[in-house]
Amino acid sequence: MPPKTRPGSKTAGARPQNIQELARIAGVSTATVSRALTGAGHLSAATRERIQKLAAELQFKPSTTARNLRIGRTGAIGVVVPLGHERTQHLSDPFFMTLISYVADRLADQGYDALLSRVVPSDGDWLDRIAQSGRVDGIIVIGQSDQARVLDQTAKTYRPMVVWGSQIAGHAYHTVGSDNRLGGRMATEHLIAQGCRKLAFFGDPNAPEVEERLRGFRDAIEAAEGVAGALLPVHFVPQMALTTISDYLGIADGVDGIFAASDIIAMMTIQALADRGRAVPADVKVVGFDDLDVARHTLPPLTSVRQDLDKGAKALVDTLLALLRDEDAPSVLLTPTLAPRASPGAGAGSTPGSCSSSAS
Amino acid sequence: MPPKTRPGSKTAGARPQNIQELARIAGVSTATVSRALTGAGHLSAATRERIQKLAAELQFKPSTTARNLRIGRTGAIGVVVPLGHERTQHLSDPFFMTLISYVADRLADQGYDALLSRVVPSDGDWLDRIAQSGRVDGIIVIGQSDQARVLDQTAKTYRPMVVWGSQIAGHAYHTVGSDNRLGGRMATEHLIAQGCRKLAFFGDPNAPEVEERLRGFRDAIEAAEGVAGALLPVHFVPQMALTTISDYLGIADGVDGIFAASDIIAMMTIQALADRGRAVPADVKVVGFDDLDVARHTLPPLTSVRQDLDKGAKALVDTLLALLRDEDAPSVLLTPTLAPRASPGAGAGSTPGSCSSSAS
DNA sequence: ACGTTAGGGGCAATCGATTGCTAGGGCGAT
DNA sequence: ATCGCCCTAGCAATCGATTGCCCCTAACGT
Repeated sequence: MPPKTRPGSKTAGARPQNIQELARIAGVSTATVSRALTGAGHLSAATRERIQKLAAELQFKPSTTARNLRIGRTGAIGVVVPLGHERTQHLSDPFFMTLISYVADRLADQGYDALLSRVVPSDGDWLDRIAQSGRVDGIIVIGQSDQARVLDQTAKTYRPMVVWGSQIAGHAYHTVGSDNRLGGRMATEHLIAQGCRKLAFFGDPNAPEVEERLRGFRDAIEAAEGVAGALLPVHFVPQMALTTISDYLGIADGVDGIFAASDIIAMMTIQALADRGRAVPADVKVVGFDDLDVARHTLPPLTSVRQDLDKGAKALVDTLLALLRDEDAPSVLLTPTLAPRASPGAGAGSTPGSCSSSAS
Repeated sequence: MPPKTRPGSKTAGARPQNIQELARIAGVSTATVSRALTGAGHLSAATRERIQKLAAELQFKPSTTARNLRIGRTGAIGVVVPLGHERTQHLSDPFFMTLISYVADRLADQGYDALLSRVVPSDGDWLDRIAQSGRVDGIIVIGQSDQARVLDQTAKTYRPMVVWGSQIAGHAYHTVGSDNRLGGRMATEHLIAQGCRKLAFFGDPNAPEVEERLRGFRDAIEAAEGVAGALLPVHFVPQMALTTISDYLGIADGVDGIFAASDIIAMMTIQALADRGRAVPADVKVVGFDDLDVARHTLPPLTSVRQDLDKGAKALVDTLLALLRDEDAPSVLLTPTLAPRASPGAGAGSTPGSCSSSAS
């Protein structure tokens, strides 16, 4: 039995199911139709246009599957999230999930499917396995976690791969990410501009991104006069972080400005401060990083360093496509912006425009 | 020029690229290999086993693309998130995103790709367009939002579709979702068991799921003695919700137990209570719904009704596959559980086991 | 007016797996 | 011992689009 054809072809002749029917209707060969629709090969402009218009009218869409088979690609891109490090076990990080949804949109625009997978890295070749599976044409890795070495290893033999995150010196793979150092500097300068003099950085510098943010933090402090800064290594697991933060605040009561390496850490900082009866932003000012949706619902609303995820997703996909075409593509560094709200003082009323206008 | 073959075939004969090479190595025809690997057709057990072992040794994976072409399927499932209703504009809801990642995993297990798309419903046939695009074999809709009518419309002509959410009487499409009524009842009974007598429900009953939770809330109140309950319609947009909640708490100061229709609402409730100097759980007890990761990081940690998302994802995919096989599949109702933590009083120390053991 | 050339467009092979039909071999039944 | 049946496995067509190669026609040059 031949495979069943798509159902619902009432009017014979309308809605061509394949390139052949369209060719018959147009009175040309399948080759001509193919060339007209793909844009490749030499074809008179008149014919090309006529066929394209016909295809549009009849709502004809050539089979992606057949095309992929002939072209020798799979049409799928692996979108991989390594859940190593100290991150929570599941894909709940709203930041990454938002990014993923944008990436999926961009891939769909380009005719690619997304093969989404969470990976809990157990051995060193989980990525190789995906690369060699033959199921994907390329890989987008969302976050390096603590797997930078594995990524680098795979990148040596597998080109079509792009990673979201900081570029690490000496590592060969292509990255797209925010300028974390600049973001860190912006956040810190904002705190200083609000009058803070004794600053603290909350975050785990083992993660490359956080390390960069810390560097920006130090940059800003060195550039300022009479400002001191301290580092509190905070784990990503919120449970542990809260304890660490609370303990720290008990000792370091001179701190008047805190730059948290993520919004989650910032939220917990605000909680811990409230717990100890210290007001935000009156006593202590807080700035976060990522500008998640949740950041707007703290009390007071959190000022945070925003990354443009839509742009980031576009860069990820564009870079990957370039690699697939065997072109060279530079790693991309996005410029973050500051989303000012009430947590560091400034304007007590948060800018309402920035709340509704764009991504989290 | 023929399409380039996959690179890296050093040893000629090792790593067969297609079924033909494997057939040559095995000394049989491609038909036999195909039958051996797919399990279909009559074949001696000896031959089948021999070929399967050989394929495993040589790490041979048949081309999904070619298979899809021949079979007449696309190999992709649309995973669609309608962002209508009052939900925030972007895919930041950690609950849905976690569910999606599980769904993607399950689909991958079955050899399907996910075609993830966020949809901001503008017209009434956005879903039809996806269904008729020819790019997907089936659709999984994550959340009904306010699009129940559109879903029902599409379901009339398009069978392979499963929706996460409550089953709505009279609507034809298949659903998988938690027993929201039971969950609402459990949450409310828990509050009552903790001694609450004047209860409030915070949530927007226009969403079908929330309506069910409200029903469970009322069930529990009717079953108890001397307990009063009130409804406060709260929008999903957190900004507005906070105001609504805060205002309400200013008036209804007799309330000693609150069941929030989502964890986000619960978080804001806790904030608003803290704002007004009322202690949780001493003065007012709070229970949420969803058991998101964030729920654990409130102060005090939030008790919440948990839905098993891994099981839910499995049910979604299994149901869809059944529909694709033209089998009938019942809608699935999952039983929620209560994740007890400190917010309603009970054990002050939250059960640490429940924090690390399973999904958010 | 005839030869030449450029280029539009068709023929047919091809991508890799699936499957209806059929040839052939082994074994039991008469 | 011979016939016939059943099971195994191969042949070849097929899914739908792409593309190298070549034919044919129209336009241009002399």
